[in-house]
Amino acid sequence: MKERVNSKDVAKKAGVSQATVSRVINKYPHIRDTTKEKVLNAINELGFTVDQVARSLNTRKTSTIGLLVGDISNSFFAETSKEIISIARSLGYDVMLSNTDHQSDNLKTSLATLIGKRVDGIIVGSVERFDEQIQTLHDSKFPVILYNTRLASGNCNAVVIDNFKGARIATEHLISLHHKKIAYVTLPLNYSTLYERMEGYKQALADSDIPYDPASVYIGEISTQAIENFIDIIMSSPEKCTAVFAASDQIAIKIMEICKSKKIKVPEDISIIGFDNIDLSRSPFIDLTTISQQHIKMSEIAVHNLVNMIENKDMEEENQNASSVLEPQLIIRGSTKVLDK
Amino acid sequence: MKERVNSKDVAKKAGVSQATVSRVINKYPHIRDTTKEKVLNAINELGFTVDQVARSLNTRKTSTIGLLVGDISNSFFAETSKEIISIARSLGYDVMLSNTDHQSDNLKTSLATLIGKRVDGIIVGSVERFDEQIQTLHDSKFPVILYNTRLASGNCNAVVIDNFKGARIATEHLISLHHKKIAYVTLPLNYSTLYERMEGYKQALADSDIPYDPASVYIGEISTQAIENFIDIIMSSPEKCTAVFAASDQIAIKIMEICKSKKIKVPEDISIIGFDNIDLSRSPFIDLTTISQQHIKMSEIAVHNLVNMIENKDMEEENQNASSVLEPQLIIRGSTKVLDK
DNA sequence: GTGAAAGCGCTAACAA
DNA sequence: TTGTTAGCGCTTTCAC
Repeated sequence: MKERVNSKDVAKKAGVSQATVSRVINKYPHIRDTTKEKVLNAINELGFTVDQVARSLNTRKTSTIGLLVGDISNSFFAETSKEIISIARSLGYDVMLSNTDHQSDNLKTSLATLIGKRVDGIIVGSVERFDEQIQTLHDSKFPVILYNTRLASGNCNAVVIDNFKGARIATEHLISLHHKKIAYVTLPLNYSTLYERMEGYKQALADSDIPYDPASVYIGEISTQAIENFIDIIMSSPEKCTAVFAASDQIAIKIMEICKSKKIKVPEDISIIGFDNIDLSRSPFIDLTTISQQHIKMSEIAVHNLVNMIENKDMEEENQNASSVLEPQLIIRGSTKVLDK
Repeated sequence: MKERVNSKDVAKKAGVSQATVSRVINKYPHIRDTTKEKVLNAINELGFTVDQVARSLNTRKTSTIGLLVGDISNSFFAETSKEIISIARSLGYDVMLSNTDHQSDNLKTSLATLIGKRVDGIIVGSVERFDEQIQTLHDSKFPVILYNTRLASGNCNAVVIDNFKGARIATEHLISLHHKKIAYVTLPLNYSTLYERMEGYKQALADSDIPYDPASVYIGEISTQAIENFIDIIMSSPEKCTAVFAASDQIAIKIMEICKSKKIKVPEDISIIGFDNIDLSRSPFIDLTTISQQHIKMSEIAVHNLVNMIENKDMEEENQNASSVLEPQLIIRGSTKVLDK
């Protein structure tokens, strides 16, 4: 095992004090050029690199942020994580990533280890509406920022799009195509995102005097079996549905797959609209009409705001306004069409 | 700013020494039950959690591993990262994730910061064949393990599938369907993975006495424009290609999209086979015949081997054999068919 | 079974 | 401009 070289070794080699080495490393302004050079040479010759662990211990700064996502293999999180990691890096932070699998327990343990490791702040991409852990964390003035979801209480900085409005726009798009019986498929409403989208769907129906029909709504886990059953029902009822609004692109694509297996043509037999605008929905094989989350921008803002909170911890004022609401945008593609009379 | 509570505070509260607190935390066997209880109570009352930074400083262990991938938004890396993070967590390690964007420079800086942060080991999912940095790292006895790619020198532990064999199997599958003119599309051969697949393709042709035709091979960046041109050429030459082998599912899907836009039917007009078996290729909209990388198993082995290297650093023997080669597997789906006479 | 003291590698006053 | 000294919060001998 080769011994690590530390700043003491460098100091000895360069014939200066350890403090001076530290000053050179940290680019202190007032150092004699010859001294600086001596130190730099010693650093090179010995192949010294600073031990960030030791540094962190007394600066109480790790230059690391924690990122908690529901499922990194889900396109939405994969795409946003990539952006978050890249921006964080450009601002001098590394990212510790945890996958919660949408389990509150995992959130809890992840949060605990991240905090134990003294990350400077945490970005969370998926929390249930009534989660208390995040609330507590935020109350303790620890830098946290949510993206994608937010808390029902609103007591934590969050970067989201207006999901209510997005869902309204999606539903209105279908209505504008003369659809009246519009099904809605969503995962359970534990997340603000899904909760608000559901509300938006209802609102749009109400605005057009279309009665809300619970039989046209599926709220639950998205298994092939369950969705198949649901499709069978809405397609066979006397007044059958002519369009489906899915709470996410992932769900929409699942529905399209099932339609394909049942020889139901999209959009001829049924129009489908999703939500998120993940990369895949743009594919000519999917070509899904959807609502853009502006997820790249969302990631960007989340990191910038978090770093701002970290670096200006004193200015309380600043921190309060780290929330943003982005505008949803309708992306019309080939999975929706005018209802034939 | 609330003050952090440390083990000294706990010691005072419990009326014991700091050393005893440490012993309790670390589950030392010989502590009087009453003492242990006092300490545990104090810990609870004060809400103490150990500062891993301080602990790391003298145990020289961070319980963190670095993960370097080419592009986390690419399904292959998203899926493997998820698995790696999950297994690492189960073994007591957190993961610091970096995205290299397939740039050697980014690899370099990521490596440097990870090492500066004193991660216990590093898993690398994408390195060029002749990369020297990884080589150097490995030579210095730092725990590194590659997955997916390996070094041309073979001087670093790696978990890969037999890419040569996989490509041979893929090509032979097409040949067994009576295809003779088989195009090959790949990114530049900087990665062992791609290099070996190319060799496998050539070998399979040679084994069946099919001449290797450079005009049927595209090696370069995968832009829509470039692939369109290439498809035009191979489909219009006197002896036109009837099948394409793509070096990755991502490329295969890109080709399928272009075929769709050109009204070229898959598999009727042309058979397409990919490589990797990413989740998407299973989709009924894609239904791509491909070679399975067993990427979940690959991730699993990579983490286990790395942790093994970390935790048994002394036993040199052990470390040498941390490489594994997995068997590729042909997954036949709907994108390939027998060539009509 | 428990405490005192030293030290991990760095930074940050305070002197000089 | 530079050196000395004292920690950061923990673990770890070495005593007792």
